[in-house]
Amino acid sequence: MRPAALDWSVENCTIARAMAILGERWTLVVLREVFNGVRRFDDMRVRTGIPRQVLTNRLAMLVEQGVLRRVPYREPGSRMRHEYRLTDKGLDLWPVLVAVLGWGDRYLADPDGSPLTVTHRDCDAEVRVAMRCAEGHEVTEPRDVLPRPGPGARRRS
Amino acid sequence: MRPAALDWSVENCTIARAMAILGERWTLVVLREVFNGVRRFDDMRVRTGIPRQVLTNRLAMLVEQGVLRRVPYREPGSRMRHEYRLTDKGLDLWPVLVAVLGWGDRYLADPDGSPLTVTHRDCDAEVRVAMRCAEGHEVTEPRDVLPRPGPGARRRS
DNA sequence: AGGCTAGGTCTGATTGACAGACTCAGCAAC
DNA sequence: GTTGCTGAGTCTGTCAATCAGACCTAGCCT
Repeated sequence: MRPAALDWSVENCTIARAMAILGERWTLVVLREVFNGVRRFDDMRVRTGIPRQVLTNRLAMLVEQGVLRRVPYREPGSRMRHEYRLTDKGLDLWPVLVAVLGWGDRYLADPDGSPLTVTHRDCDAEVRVAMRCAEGHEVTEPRDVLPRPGPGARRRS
Repeated sequence: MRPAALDWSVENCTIARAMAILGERWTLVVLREVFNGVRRFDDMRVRTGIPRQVLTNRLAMLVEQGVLRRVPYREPGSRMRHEYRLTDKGLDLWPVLVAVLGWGDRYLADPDGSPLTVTHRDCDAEVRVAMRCAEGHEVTEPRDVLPRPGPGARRRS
């Protein structure tokens, strides 16, 4: 009855590491904005209501983590400024964002539905995440997924 | 050049709502434990190093949100206790967890690999998330995904 | 010179995380 | 029946993060 997981260390858990970045209160909200094409400090601040200080910190952290990069730009008649764009590491967060969106839409949306959808560039149809195993089977039942120690697992001391 | 997203309100954004639950620093780590079969307070605490108070709060919040439920149990020779199990709403977080795990494994793992994998119950092969559109196309390139206002979108005042 | 704007800093109050000690109920061993 | 153990907490004090609101600053425009 004792769960097998108890024998394994979590010190190098990649979920914990990912959540140290993504789990900060506003991080995914900032990323949602960037994925939406909102790349400038004040646009984000006005839309999200994030306090300036916090937004400054989040953006700096995301740049430091290599999820965003600061890109200089200049609009005619304005001085040089910076905007924030996704790096490849950042773009690879699409599945995370779509997964969170899917769950939120299912359980937390208003009756009139979600304010945001994501679509496929080619055919304009809605995009969702699916779970699939390496053998190509579609995994639709959450209970068909089993966790197990991976290659980097360490026994607990 | 002005992003279209600026015209739309975010007040009912389901990502923000989901992150209000999942975005607390330890929430996904707690859920990782439960998905791993670790269901008891002290087991979680010892494995994760979460402060007691915080773990108490997280568990209570997750129960209140309907992600976990408290189930009484009794081991022979012990008094009645409670353990925490996933509800259906909780089980539907598998794709979120797998997505975060996939990203973490790719960018944050130690050289020897991830300490945790997830497998398909039927064939034992590794499970990953994929993005797929309603037309059945596999979406492999992050740049092929486009956000757009959904049915519940509201114009900004 | 004065004003506007984007993108910040600075300051002080409130909230949350954290560590460590304490509590409490029930079972067990003496 | 007292003592001790164990799982699941609560209490307390410290320290860091969040938040709201005011202030600052570089460059452009009039």
